[in-house]
Amino acid sequence: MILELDTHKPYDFATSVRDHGWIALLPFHWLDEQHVMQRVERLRSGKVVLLQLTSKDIGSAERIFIDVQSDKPPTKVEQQDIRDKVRWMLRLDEDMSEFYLLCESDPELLVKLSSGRGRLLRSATLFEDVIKTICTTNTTWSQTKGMVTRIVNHLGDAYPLNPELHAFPTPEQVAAASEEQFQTEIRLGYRNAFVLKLAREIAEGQRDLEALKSSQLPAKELKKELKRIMGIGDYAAHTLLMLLGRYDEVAVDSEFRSFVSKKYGPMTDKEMAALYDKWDRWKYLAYWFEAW
DNA sequence: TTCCAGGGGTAGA
DNA sequence: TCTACCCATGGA
Repeated sequence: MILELDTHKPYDFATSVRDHGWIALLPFHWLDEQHVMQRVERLRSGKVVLLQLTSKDIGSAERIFIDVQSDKPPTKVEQQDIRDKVRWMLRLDEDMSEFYLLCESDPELLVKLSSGRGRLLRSATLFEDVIKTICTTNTTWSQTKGMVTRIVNHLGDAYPLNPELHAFPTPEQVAAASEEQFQTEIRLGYRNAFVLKLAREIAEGQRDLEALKSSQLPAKELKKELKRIMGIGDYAAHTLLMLLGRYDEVAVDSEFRSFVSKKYGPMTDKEMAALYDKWDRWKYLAYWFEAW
C-alpha cells in the first residue's frame, strides 16, 4: 500500500533526511541507489510495518510516497498513525520561513538552504530520541551506532516479513530487560542505568515523555524538564530541544568546540555559544548548516 | 599502557 | 556557579 503526503515548497527530501546523523541509526536506513529512506515502525496498534519513503516533485509541491509493507494491510486507523508519525519525523508541519528569511543576511547559508533544507530528521517518539541522544554522550559515533543497533536488535519487535529487521523498542520493552542483559548484550557502559531508569519511569507511569512533544513551554522551561532526566545535561538537553523543533540553543560538544575554534580561534564555551546569539531562536540550525 | 570520544552526576568550594 | 573526580566501553 502506498500512502501520500504533500509538502510545502521549498523542501528537499533526499538531502534533508541525511542532514542529520540519525539516518545512520537503526531503525532508520538509507538506500543510496534508490534514494529511499527505510524504517521499521511499530504502530500504536502493535502492528510492525516496513516503511519505504521516496519523494517526487509534482510541480506545485514535493510529494512524499510511503510504501507500507506488512503481513496484513494496515487499517484506516493504522494508516493515519503512519501519516502522523512520518509528518513528525520529517517535520513537515514546521514553519521554517522565519529562518529562511534570516538566512538572506548570510549568503553562504542561503545557498546551502535554498533547495529547501533545514528539517533535520527525528525519531517517531521522544523516547527514542532521548535514548539515542544519551548514546551520543562521551563516546564516538561508531560506538553510538553499535549501542543503538544492539538496543534495536535485542529489544525491538521483529518485522514479520523479515525478522532480521526490528523496530525501536517501546519503553515497556526496554523496562522489561534486566540489568544483566544490558551489561552482557546491549553494553551501553554506564549509560545502561540511565536508559533503564528512564524506561521504567515511563512504563510505571511516573513520567509522560511524549507530552513534551506538544509542550508550549518556553525553551528555558522545556530545557529544565529535559534535564530532569538522568543522563541529560546541557549538551543533550540542547540536542533534544532541537529535536523538539526548538533551535534556541547550540549544543556545545567536542564537535562544536573543534569547529568553532578552527574557524574563530580559541575561546570558552560561553564565548563560543555567544557567537550565535544574533540567530535568536534559530541558533542551532545556523551552526549546523554553517558547519555541514 | 594511556588517552579520550559529539558528557553528566556528584561533592565540595 | 565553578572545579575535580569518577564513570563503562572500545578504538587509537
